[in-house]
Amino acid sequence: MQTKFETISGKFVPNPEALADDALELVAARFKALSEPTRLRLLAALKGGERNVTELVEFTGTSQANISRQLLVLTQAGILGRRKSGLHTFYFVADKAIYDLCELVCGSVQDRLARQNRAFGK
Amino acid sequence: MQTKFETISGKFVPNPEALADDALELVAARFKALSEPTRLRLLAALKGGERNVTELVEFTGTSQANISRQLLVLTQAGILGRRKSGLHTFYFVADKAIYDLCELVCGSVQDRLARQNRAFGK
DNA sequence: ACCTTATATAACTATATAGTCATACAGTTG
DNA sequence: CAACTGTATGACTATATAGTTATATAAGGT
Repeated sequence: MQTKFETISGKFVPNPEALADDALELVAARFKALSEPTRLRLLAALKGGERNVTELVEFTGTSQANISRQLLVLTQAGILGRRKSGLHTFYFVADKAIYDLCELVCGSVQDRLARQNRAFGK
Repeated sequence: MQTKFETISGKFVPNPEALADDALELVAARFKALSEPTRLRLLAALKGGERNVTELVEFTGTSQANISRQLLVLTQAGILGRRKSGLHTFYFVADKAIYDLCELVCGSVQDRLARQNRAFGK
């Protein structure tokens, strides 16, 4: 699959500089890591600082196995970091920009709901 | 699945106000819409203004059927809008905040690559 | 009316992954 | 070391969905 850009002539040609397919894949992967409610719940739980797995399990209400797997996903995506201490593993947010992202999306979602409500005369 | 928050006592309790599960679902859905390279390519193509389906097919290099489907996904997510004119359907970005999101993520991705390179002494 | 072009959609395949259960592994305590 | 606790992981199921092929629909041109 080849990304192309339009020239002045109006024809599409291979894009020489921006948005290499690799970059798109990375950006898509980052969004994908944020595309599950359970993982967003984990990020919400970690907003106040690091937590161990047991605390996160209690917070989210799903199984420990599942939480460990979702924490792995977020860690491999570079969003979380971890620190081991004895029996415990503490997870923390390594990429604070995540919260800016979430707030932007919250704004978009609210705008959209507002638009829909207006459209229904509410 | 129940979202809970910590109190001063240190115990998790049902969260009375923020981050209703519905909201999390909506935010997750928005991220999910952005989690595919093909859809990001479409957004890149639409940055300069509206385009019809044929142009977008040429730009992305995948099948027309697939493009129509991905455009539908983005439209239903509230990210794109559409306008029909004769034989053509023009798609355009309805939620400009999308580009802020993408730039934030690009920054995060670059930071992360930089960190990795440093870790490898590069 | 017929042909062509632009777009949408149905049916299908292949793949990815969230969640579960059971189990392994690693550190801690007695 | 034996028993326990906290975390990770393998195997599995169920579901979602990207992409394909073929076809339908709809608007224009002749």
